[in-house]
Amino acid sequence: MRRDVFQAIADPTRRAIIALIALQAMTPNAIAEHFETSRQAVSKHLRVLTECELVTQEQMGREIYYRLEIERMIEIDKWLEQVQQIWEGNFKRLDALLAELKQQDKQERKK
Amino acid sequence: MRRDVFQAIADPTRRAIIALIALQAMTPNAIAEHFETSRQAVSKHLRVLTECELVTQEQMGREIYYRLEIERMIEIDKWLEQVQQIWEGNFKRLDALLAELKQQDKQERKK
DNA sequence: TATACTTGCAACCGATCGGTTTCACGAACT
DNA sequence: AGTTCGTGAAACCGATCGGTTGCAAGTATA
Repeated sequence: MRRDVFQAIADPTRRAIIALIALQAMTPNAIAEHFETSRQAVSKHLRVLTECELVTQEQMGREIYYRLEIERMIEIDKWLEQVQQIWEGNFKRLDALLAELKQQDKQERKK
Repeated sequence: MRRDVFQAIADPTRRAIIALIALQAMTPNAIAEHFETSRQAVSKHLRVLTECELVTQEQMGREIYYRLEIERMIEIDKWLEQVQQIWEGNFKRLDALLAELKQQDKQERKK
């Protein structure tokens, strides 16, 4: 199942996990110590984050370190910029409209 | 009920609605025409977006225009930047560590 | 080899989500 | 005034979510 990055960051615990492992790669147990939920719950969150490739695993003996793949987050940034561009384009068209109206007003006064 | 902006953009239809009204304020009916779902479903999405103040309503006769409040999206951007800063700080600490190791190596060679 | 540690996975549970259907209210048209 | 149009709200439904509990597998340690 292909996961969505936006869905991944929708959960506050997951966002906290992301911020946590942004500092340094960590094991599920170490991560779980920072929260009130069980280790298994954290494991499920990590599974979601792995499925949308926001994190990668690295086995070290019997421990598994989870590392943040920050490049995947540019997808969010890209969408934000896209919306903002549309929004700004909107303003440009508004400016154009206002200019047009002003022009019409000018021609109106000529009559 | 206080809504979460991250939760609001988690749904793909909601993201599409946001992109749509970024272009220009629209009525629920006009928005619904762009999707395969019912008008009521769109209305529920608009309710969610309104609850987290991502959009505002403006009554015009019997129509209601929904306008995007793009300022609310900076919260997402702020979080992204925060994570990225932590991540970069991580690299700085790595650089510091490498520098320290190099220093140790230098002193090692002096002996 | 036996035991402890670290982890993932499956099953289950209540809550929430996204959707449809139905209805109610207010504004505009005839 | 009666009808149509535009909309929100409530009730319901199947699916998914986030969480817990219990278990199995692999690795280290004695």
